[in-house]
Amino acid sequence: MPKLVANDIAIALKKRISLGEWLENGRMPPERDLASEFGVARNTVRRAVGMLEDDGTVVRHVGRGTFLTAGNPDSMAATVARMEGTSPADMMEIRQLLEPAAASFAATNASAGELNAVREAHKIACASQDMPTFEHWDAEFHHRIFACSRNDFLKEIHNLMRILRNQRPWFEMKKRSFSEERRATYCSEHQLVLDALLARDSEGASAAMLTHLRTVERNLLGR
Amino acid sequence: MPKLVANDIAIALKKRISLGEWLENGRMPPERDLASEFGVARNTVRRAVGMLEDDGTVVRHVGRGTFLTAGNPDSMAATVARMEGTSPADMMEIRQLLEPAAASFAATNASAGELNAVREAHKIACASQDMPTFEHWDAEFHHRIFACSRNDFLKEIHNLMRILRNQRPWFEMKKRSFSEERRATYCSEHQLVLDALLARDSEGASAAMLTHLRTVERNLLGR
DNA sequence: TATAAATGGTTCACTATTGGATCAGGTAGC
DNA sequence: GCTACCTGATCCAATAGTGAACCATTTATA
Repeated sequence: MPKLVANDIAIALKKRISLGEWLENGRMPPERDLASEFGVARNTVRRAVGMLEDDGTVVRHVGRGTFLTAGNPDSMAATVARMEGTSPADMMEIRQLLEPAAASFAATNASAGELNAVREAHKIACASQDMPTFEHWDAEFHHRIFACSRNDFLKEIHNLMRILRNQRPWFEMKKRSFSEERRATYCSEHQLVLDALLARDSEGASAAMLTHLRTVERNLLGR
Repeated sequence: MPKLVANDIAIALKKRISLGEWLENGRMPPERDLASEFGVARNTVRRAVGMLEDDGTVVRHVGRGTFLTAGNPDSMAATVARMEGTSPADMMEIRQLLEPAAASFAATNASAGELNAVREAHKIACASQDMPTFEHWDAEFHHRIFACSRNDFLKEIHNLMRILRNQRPWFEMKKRSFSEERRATYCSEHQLVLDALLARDSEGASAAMLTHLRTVERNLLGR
């Protein structure tokens, strides 16, 4: 068993909170109890709980205790926590709404340098030989398109999606669905997107992106 | 068995990272552990990890450890923090992408009870006399439409937008833009959305919502 | 009401862990 | 032999965890 450090304890606590523990009165056990339960010093628990406090999962009161805020469905922290549990199918549906739009914006707004960055990512992805490298530059290709959409909010939503896609359920899925043939398909579809972007054809970029995402969805979800 | 050199170890590590290892807390084992696991000297591991660091797969901190840059649990919070700074114009642009889709989904998927809840919110909003009450039920109307879209990710994105819209710059803006005339406009536009939902007309719902959002954008941003 | 217990907040000295850096050797391939 | 690489070892610097004590506030109890 790996040694527990503050960060691990913070993660363990978050998990237990998200599983509904301590929900009946919204109160966490005293730090001293948690310390003995995890078998670490109270200082360590304090740092872990401090992390939860920092991201708004919890509030502390001297003499009273530590209380969950996650019970409040309107908190940022609770919203993000719930997002981590959304299904790949739901996310793919939203990607198909947002990414074609991002491609369309990019076709209109991108600078020549930004488009060049997109082309670079595409080139490296196509040339890559192993799955991790391809994964990375594939993601980078999509990211750079969002980056030239000139809409900060859209960029951040994509960031959220990217983070979620790097977590558990997605990983298994991507691993299963990867094959040399699919990689080639993705490359040619990316090429069509890129061509439309370079031609400043926003409708074409949008359509090409949608086609690509439908392929991805089919591969990932097996439909 | 060929002898392991730093490059081999870098490749092995990358592979294990790409397969999702160490993803739960984003932390790699200490170099000394990796060295004994691979059966090589720590210097060799150091060079391998150095390669991962060079291509950005990993960051190292003296005394703390080596951490994956993807799946970094902090970046979620950072992303949300950046979102708080996005401009109303950018968010309105994205609302015009997502809300018509949500309305369309709702027209298809909502249960009779859910549609009733939407109607209730609409009715109270129309009947309300003061700005805070109207604001609340107006938001609730939109929220309940998302609630019957049957896409959890979409719902949570809307939640994020709602939280952001209740913060500073938006509040001032909404206060400035409020007028009795506009309230009446919103009510009649909501009515059109509601009618389409009740008629299970997904295209109509989408179009009515888009029209409404364009009105809101004009009023808020003064265009 | 007065007192005690519970609980989070703070600090301190000490130890353990971990990445950073360097050096003198050994080994394999050209 | 030359070169490139790995080995084994040592020391350094930064960070984290330990255990303990004491404080401030709140809550329960006599």
